[in-house]
Amino acid sequence: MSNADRHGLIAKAVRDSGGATVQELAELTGASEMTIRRDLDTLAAQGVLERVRGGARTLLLRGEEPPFALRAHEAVDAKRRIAAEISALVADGESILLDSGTTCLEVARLLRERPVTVMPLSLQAVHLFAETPGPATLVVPGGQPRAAEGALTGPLTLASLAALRFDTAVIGCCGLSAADGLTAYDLDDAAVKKAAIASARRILVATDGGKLGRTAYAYVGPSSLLHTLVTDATAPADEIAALEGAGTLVKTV
Amino acid sequence: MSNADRHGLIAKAVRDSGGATVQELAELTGASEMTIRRDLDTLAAQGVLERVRGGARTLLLRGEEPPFALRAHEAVDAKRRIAAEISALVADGESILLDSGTTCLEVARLLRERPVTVMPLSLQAVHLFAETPGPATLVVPGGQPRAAEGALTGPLTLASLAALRFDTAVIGCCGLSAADGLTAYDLDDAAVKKAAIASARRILVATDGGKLGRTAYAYVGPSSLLHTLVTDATAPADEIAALEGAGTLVKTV
DNA sequence: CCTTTCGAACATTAGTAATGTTCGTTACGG
DNA sequence: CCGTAACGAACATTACTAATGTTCGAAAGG
Repeated sequence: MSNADRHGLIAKAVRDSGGATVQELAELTGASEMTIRRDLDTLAAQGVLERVRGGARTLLLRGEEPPFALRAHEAVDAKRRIAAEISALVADGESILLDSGTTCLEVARLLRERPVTVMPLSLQAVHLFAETPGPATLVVPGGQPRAAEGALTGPLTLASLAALRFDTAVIGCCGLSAADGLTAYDLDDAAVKKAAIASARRILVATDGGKLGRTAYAYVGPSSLLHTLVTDATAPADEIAALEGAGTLVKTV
Repeated sequence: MSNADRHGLIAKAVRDSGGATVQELAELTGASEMTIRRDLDTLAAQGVLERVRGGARTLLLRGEEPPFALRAHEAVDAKRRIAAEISALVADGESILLDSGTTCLEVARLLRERPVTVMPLSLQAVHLFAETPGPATLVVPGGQPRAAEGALTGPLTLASLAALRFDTAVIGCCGLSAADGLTAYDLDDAAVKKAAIASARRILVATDGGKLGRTAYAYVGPSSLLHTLVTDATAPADEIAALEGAGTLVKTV
């Protein structure tokens, strides 16, 4: 069992039952108590759970966004396929604005090998491009990194977006429905997404099916702004139909 | 012998004699020819040297800036001491603009542990802050990363600088003398440094003694703009005296 | 056309990270 | 104030990964 697998198990167990003791988790995972303690420290540092004497407790009593460290390992296959489709929709030479989020990070991995100009809105993606120099040209937006993901937000980000125009924006989302439009968990994020959409000629949305029909609390804009949505087979059919009715081209991979 | 040591040896041998064969380098380092070939590929990718059949050739026939990958391992001790002194000159709570360069990267390492707001002008430093969350607040400037170091340049960087004001700017340099002022190897870099100096109330310069009295080709500004210079004992005494005469406080560590 | 160099593929080694164990210290409950 | 359980530092051990060396067929140069 890999390190990440065990972390996932622990996080799930703690979230499902609201809390767990070190002993229980050691039994569940087959690891020693010491290892569990170290894992709990790591997860607590990532904001996944709260450490208490004898075990750990969930932090997610409110309907919050799950921590990035966890989301990154969920539905990786679907994200890869979605990212591949997005990459296929992009032509060589385009200038591309890349939103934050785990799905967009997969898109970044693919775009590294393409002769395109990319401005990523998360530090994680910036690192990706900076570490492995490829044919792609990197432009870094200003801003203040938010949370573990390094999503860039704030006036500097908005100013960077206002100063540039892109052929294509690849947007991720926390919630999307025909009725409530595109929504995000965070007000600052929503402002950035709004500006991103305004700075690009063509808007692609990349999101797994679980986000469709859901509504987060910060409103970004109506679904009619979105030209193409790439999602996976878990997306509810009625929601897809509604979005297509509103003028968005939907691709399921 | 560590990997980096061997790379240093190879780079030095190639630079000193203008070129070397794989056999010579294998003999010099005690490693196998295959390892040398792999090293040469790596160094060529970093722009340290040029690969030719049978060996490698130096690229530095003109008076260019040595590659970042090499500079990072030179005079590390002096850079650490200079960085420590710079850190001591900074008070908790300040907002700090941090230039690109290897010396400033050492300053970044120390500032991570301090409750300050930092905007680094290189991606390497941005990574440093993003990876290890500490008490420091990170602000990312926009821009296009230049070369291996990730020095941010261009209109987005200048716009980010124009939008903000800092308590202190920590500037690195390629050349500094009382007669020719502060100079850089690259025009874009020089423009960024100029804007950085204009955006801060107090200007600290961190540079090893080897840069004093030297002049690179892109002019940034006169030495009178600089409030404090921190350098090491290898700095020529006459140059220090001249800079002090022009109004700069010089600290030797 | 021959020689030398190159680099892919695998074997081997060195180095590093993860895990487990022990044991003294610390925090909570009575 | 004491006892018990939990904690975490320090070390031993294991597992993994990266680095290096070897071999050999292919490719480049003269």
